[in-house]
Amino acid sequence: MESAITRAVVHVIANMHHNFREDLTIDDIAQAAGFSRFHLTREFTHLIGVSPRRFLRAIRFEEAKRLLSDSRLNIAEISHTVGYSSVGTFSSCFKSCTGITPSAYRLLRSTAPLAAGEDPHRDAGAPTAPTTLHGHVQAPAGDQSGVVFVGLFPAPFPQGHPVRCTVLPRPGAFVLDNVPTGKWYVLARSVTQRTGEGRQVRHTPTVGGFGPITASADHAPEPVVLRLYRVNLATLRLCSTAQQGLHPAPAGS
DNA sequence: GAGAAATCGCATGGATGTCG
DNA sequence: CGACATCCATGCGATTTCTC
Repeated sequence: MESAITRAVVHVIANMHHNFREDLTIDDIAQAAGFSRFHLTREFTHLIGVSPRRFLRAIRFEEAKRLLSDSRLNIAEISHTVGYSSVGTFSSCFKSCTGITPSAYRLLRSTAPLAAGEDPHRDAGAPTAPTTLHGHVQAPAGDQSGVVFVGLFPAPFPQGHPVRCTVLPRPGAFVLDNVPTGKWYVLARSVTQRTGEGRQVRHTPTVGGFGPITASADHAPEPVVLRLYRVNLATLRLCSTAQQGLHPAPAGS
């Protein structure tokens, strides 16, 4: 049984996805949800792991990254498209969020499309711990989950490309090789399978997460267990960006 | 030299702790 | 669950730097 505040948070997330291009304020969002901004901010941060403002910013940057990769719009047009009225703000925030400037990001994507496992955030000279992460994905009871995407992210939500990822034909054991040094979150999502005739097999999508885990050259992370749970469509939008980054790749790439 | 993009300083609004 | 106080992250816009 979902609480009122949980439903409100789900509503807020859906609202953010629909209106991120507009000048949304926490007061507007809270008022729409029927709670004070104080209470909504507290509960949102508790449930999601990041504040509403940071979450909204992440949505905007996901759209910005898509436009930088797929469109010919200049930086100013993209900054306005995703809700920033100042190119300067957009540029500086993009750099603080991703580690590179918007133009550098576009150049990177145009000259060498990212393969799964490549991380534009990582300093090319930074040491990479030869660490392997082992884990197991568990489907909820009675669920016939199909293909499962498993990704390693720097945040508790799937922002940007995964640092490492793999694809499983069904819930079960997985291995992520060459895990870089740092603190990471393991996020998973199952997707629908197709029948032989190309028709969708209908079942409830599931997601799961674990973390943070710490990886270093002298500290291999413990094996993790990801329990998938069923989500409604509004919550699922949280994970929509994961699939953009989780290109099918050999396990452990 | 012109246009595009990045940087910087300041003002504003959001995040957080505490109390009712 | 709401209100208040305080700190600080974010956004704006002017300025500077870069590229052609």
